[in-house]
Amino acid sequence: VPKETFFNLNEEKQEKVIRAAINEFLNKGFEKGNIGEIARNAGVAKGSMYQYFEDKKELFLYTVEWSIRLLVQKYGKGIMSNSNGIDVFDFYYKNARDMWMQMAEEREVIIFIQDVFLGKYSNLIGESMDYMMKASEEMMLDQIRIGKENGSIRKDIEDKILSLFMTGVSFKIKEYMMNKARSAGVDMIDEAFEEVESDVKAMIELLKNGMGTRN
Amino acid sequence: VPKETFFNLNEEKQEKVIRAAINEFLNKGFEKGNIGEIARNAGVAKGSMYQYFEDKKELFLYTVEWSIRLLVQKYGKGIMSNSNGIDVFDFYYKNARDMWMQMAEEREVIIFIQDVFLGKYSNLIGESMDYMMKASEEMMLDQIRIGKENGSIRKDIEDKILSLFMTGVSFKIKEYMMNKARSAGVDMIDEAFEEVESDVKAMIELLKNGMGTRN
Amino acid sequence: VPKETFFNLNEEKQEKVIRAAINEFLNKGFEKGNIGEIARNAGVAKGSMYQYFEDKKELFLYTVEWSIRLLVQKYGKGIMSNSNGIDVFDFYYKNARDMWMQMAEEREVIIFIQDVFLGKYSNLIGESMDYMMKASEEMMLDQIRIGKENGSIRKDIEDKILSLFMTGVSFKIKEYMMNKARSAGVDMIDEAFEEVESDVKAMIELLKNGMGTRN
Amino acid sequence: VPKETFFNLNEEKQEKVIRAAINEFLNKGFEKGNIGEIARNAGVAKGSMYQYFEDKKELFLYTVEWSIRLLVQKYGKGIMSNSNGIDVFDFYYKNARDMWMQMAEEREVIIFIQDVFLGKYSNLIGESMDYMMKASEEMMLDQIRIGKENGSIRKDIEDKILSLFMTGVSFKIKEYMMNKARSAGVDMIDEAFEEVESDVKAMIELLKNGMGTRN
DNA sequence: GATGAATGAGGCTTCATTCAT
DNA sequence: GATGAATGAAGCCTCATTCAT
Repeated sequence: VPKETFFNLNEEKQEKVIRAAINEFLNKGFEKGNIGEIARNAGVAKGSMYQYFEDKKELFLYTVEWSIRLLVQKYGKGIMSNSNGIDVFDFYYKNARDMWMQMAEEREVIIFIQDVFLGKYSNLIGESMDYMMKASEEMMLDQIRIGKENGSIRKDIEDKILSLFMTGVSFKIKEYMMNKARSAGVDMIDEAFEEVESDVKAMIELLKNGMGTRN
Repeated sequence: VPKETFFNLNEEKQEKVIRAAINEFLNKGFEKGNIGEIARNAGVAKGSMYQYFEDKKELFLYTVEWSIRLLVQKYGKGIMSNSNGIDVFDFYYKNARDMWMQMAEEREVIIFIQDVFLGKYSNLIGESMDYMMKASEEMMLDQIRIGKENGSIRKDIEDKILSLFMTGVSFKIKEYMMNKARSAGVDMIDEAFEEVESDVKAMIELLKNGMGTRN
Repeated sequence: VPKETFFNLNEEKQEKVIRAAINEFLNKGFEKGNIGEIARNAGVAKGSMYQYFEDKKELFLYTVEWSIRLLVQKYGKGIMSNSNGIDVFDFYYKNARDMWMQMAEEREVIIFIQDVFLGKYSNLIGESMDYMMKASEEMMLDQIRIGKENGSIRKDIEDKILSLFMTGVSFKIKEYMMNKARSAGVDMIDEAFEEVESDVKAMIELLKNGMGTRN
Repeated sequence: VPKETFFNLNEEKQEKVIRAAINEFLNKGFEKGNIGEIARNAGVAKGSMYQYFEDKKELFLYTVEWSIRLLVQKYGKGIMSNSNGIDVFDFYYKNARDMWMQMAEEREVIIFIQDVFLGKYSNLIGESMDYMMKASEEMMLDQIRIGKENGSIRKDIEDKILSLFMTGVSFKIKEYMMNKARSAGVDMIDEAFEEVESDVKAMIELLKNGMGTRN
């Protein structure tokens, strides 16, 4: 956890520091990531970074936490609204749309967190990440339970397995969107999603009905 | 590419060097990975490493290449034999079994490559990896084409999307097995697979038939 | 010399600051001694330290001065009372007793000053210490002169040499007591001195009569 | 202990490194002592220092060890030759003469070690110094035992106390000589000793016969 | 070609001191 | 005057790479 001093900064400054860190870690990785550079880009003195964080690792860890919180704040909203009875897959699809929109303004954060979840920093995060993974998995399991209840998900397979499966696919969908987003550049505009839409729809169709032939 | 000098070593020595590198990079990552340590574990002089490779990065890159080649050599065999008419999913399942076996003797290499594919070293590999990704994707597309031909895969969805989907799921399956393998420890014995078997089967069932309810 | 501001503090606070400094310098030395830590332990703001003292060195120097003054105040009393005619060695012995008692309440200060006199901070104190050394030596010379007058000290040897000799021995006696005190711990009680008494007596006997055989 | 690499250097280089370290530590103390500076003065790269020593502390510790060994080699010779029957005090006096001579060429080493023994670096040396202290004390006790045997030292006082006493005085004598040496400058010549001689003699007389009046 | 010592750039971290409130 | 955050110089140490044998 950051030191008191950090939280005494106005939110704007806090954000500037963290975003500078995200940018640095994303581009150079943890080891090569340079505290001095982060400080410079955040417009604070190198020494100040140590007034805010115990050390580089703590800065990194907080950067992850901050990023996730930010994403949950925006992305999470949608999820929460699913406690009702709509079809899980519909929900999923809607979400994809939201995500695409977000990527426009939070590209870096999202990519950064994607790396984190991919295990790119597993040695740093280790156990401390577990609880987040758990939380994320829990969310997924909730989706599945809801789906089973409202009849949109088959009941003959264990939740755990379904969760794994869904995670795998949705991860790929996100990755796919991400790549599109990367190549679309910073100025991904609203309509750009149309290009992705049908592909995502197809993926969800597969998620739902599988790739085998009906017979 | 390594220098002439490296290839002049007898294969045994070459392998020892590379395996030492895999071990080091796997445990410490690229930046923290220590050339001196690799040399020591390989039983060669630190200076020699520079007689074999231009620099650390080249060593790393070759280590990746070597690992993939090794895996393809063993794992690829199975794939090649699929050009016949058996069901893609059956094939996939059989493959999972093989993979489990291999993990016993090539745990490190496999985990290392898993990290590589996960993008843990994306900044190092960058474009240079593309062709491998392509190769891997091509293989997947072959599977899909075969499946479509022999009627085991639905034809109403683009190959590319199917590939993405399949990749996502199979990646998850592998990850799942990997984790089991990790926790099973080094001495994963034959029978240990029984534990994983049913889960994998269920995943493949999902891959094939989806998680939606039939109606 | 400290700034006005420091002397405007009530004595209690002043003492708290200095004792915190003694404790810090004693345990960590000058370089490693941390101003922030001193401030924290004294219950003042780090910035205030610079309102009181020009810099770290001045704080240190004043800490030494303060310590000596404190010791002279308590220890010096005894000395002053010697202007009469009692035997120098008796006096010395009595003093040892007093000193032992004091160590109970001023252990840290005494040990700190011992270090100072041992030259542990010679680079800091340099010349500025000279006058104290002089004072201390002067005191010793007074003793010697008194001793010569009342016939308890031999007259055939220069005062300066006698002073050196006496200093050397008494230093050793103090050190010996100090060590006993250190191992005795904080709660050195009255009676503990009995253990040291005979040894000190023997030392004084040597001081007086030498270690050679009489013939 | 230094690493192999250090001992592989030719003795000349080894000495140059250590003497550079002595000079640095003597003038700046341990904390302020600068590895880079030492390296520069020794004519090696900063990084090399770490090929020779684990860290700054190890360098320091070895510097102490080296210094003591050097001194024992030169100074110790004389001591060893005392196992015969000459008067302890005569011996002591002779030794003082030797020491003076040595100071001409080993001023720095001697002053450095003096600081060490004075406890200037006690926090670094701690226990690790104990054995040297012990050795030094043991030597002193030997002297005393010999003295008691050949009748030059009184037998009614414990060895331990006599040792303390003698140590205190001889330390003062050395210090006195040292100071003379310091002020005499680097070019202390042979004859300069004449000035000190009588004073040392007087000190030894005191050591032997005490400062009390005979009656 | 092999070896392992030499090199020095680079980065994290500490902390005395200054500054703004 | 008090406070505590901001600052940035300084230094230990690591280690990829080069060099000399």
